[in-house]
Amino acid sequence: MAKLQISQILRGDIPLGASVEVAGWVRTRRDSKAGISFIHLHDGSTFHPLQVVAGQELSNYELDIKRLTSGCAIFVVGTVIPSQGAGQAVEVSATEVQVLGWVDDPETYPMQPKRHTMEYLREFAHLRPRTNITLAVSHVRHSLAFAIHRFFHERGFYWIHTPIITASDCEGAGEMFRVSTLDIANLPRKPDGQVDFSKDFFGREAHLTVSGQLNVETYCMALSRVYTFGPTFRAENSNTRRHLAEFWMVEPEIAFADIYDDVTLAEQFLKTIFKAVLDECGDEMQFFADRIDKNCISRLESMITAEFARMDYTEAISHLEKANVTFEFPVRWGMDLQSEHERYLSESLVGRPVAVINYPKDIKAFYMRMNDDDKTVAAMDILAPGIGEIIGGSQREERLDRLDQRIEQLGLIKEDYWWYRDLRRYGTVPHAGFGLGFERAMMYATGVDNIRDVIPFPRSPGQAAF
RNA sequence: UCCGGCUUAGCUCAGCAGGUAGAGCAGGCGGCUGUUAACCGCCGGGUCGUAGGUUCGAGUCCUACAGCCGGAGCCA
Repeated sequence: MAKLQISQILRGDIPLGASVEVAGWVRTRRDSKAGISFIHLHDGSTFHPLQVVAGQELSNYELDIKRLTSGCAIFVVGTVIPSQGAGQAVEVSATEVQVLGWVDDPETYPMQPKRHTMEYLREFAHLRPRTNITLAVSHVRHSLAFAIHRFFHERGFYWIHTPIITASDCEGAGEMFRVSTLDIANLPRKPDGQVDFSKDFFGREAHLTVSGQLNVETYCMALSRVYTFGPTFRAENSNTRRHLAEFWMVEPEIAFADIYDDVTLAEQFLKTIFKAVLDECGDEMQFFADRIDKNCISRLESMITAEFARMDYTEAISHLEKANVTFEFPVRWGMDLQSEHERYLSESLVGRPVAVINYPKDIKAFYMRMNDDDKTVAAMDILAPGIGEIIGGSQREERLDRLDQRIEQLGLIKEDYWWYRDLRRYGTVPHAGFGLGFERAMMYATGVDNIRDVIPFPRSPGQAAF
């Protein structure tokens, strides 16, 4: 392992005159006829390159250094010196350059030192980490994920590893991927012709999870403050810049809490994690501001400082009805808010993030707590300027009779939920939680407008390469 | 899944009144320079997404298909 990261040298951690060893991949090489070559080297620790100055006195100057092209891997021994040129404070004067790996056909090396389209880079998911944009995304992704864990850890939450494979058919949040070891060319059949899943690996139908919420609620009813953070799968045939078949989701669940506690938690959560990104990824965020979305920094700053507004759904509808704006989708009580409505509320009406609370029961899930009016449930969405819904959550129905009512009303099968119902039979308490799509948060933070570019290996309909 | 757009050299694109392709970057060679996605010159490189059709002739018009992109729906 190389002793130093390039970020340490550029940050000024290493005194001038110190001898160093660095290793990385060549981005560009420029030659001076005076017999000096300038190599811009990256090792992924920062997207600023280290300038390595290699002169003709090196024994392999003509043989190796003059043949370096973009993408070659090298190991360098040298001295940290002040740079004579503009563009960097320090550079490394090489006393030894070893070529670890050549690029075997420089003309067709896909990652050229120039601007590529995001679509092109997606075709080279194995090489795009070598680009500035993907490097910056990787740094922010790490920082954001770490900040999420830190936020919960510091507040006494426990990270619960809910299962990826689920045999419960009660998740009901859209199409699921089947998990099976049956021979699909020769399926076992029951007498009535149905596939006999008792012969399958788990002895019953199994799928990839669409949410860890129901599982994490069980741990909430023992550890009080818990969360999940892991991959989630949806087999929906939705081909948009906002959807993936495999994505990561964060789902905290808090006991002895109501919908207002939930909103408060969500507000603190968003502010804390985005502040961490600004604090830890200044260079990366500046890069996004320069190249991708000039508003990304100010958007996060206002998210961090503004106090979130709170508003009942019913109140939101009346604001929308009074709005001097023509909406594509007409406004009426009982409808789900469309993206245009969400943006009006947060951008035009209140000008900051707003939590909309207490939605009509008919547009929300069975597990959300029924309000006293019998028409709305204690659900909440956090709407943010520039994106719309970023978080959705609810207080959960903790009363068994009301939960059963909802299961029945929605035509669900009570027995399927036996263990979920048990939580209401044995020491039930008010509790609440919310969900955040991790990649949606990444898009919000970076301004990268296609979700496939904020995850290393995107999976979407027809796309599972790499 | 529905609607719209795009698909020309390794990459980014131009070609548009249909007559058999061009630039920049990348690559090679040479020149110049403590250079900064350097600069200057020369060179190699394309059966114009696929399959049909119209036409004397199609990258350029028509049809189908595929892939990608955007929007909608669904949602995170």
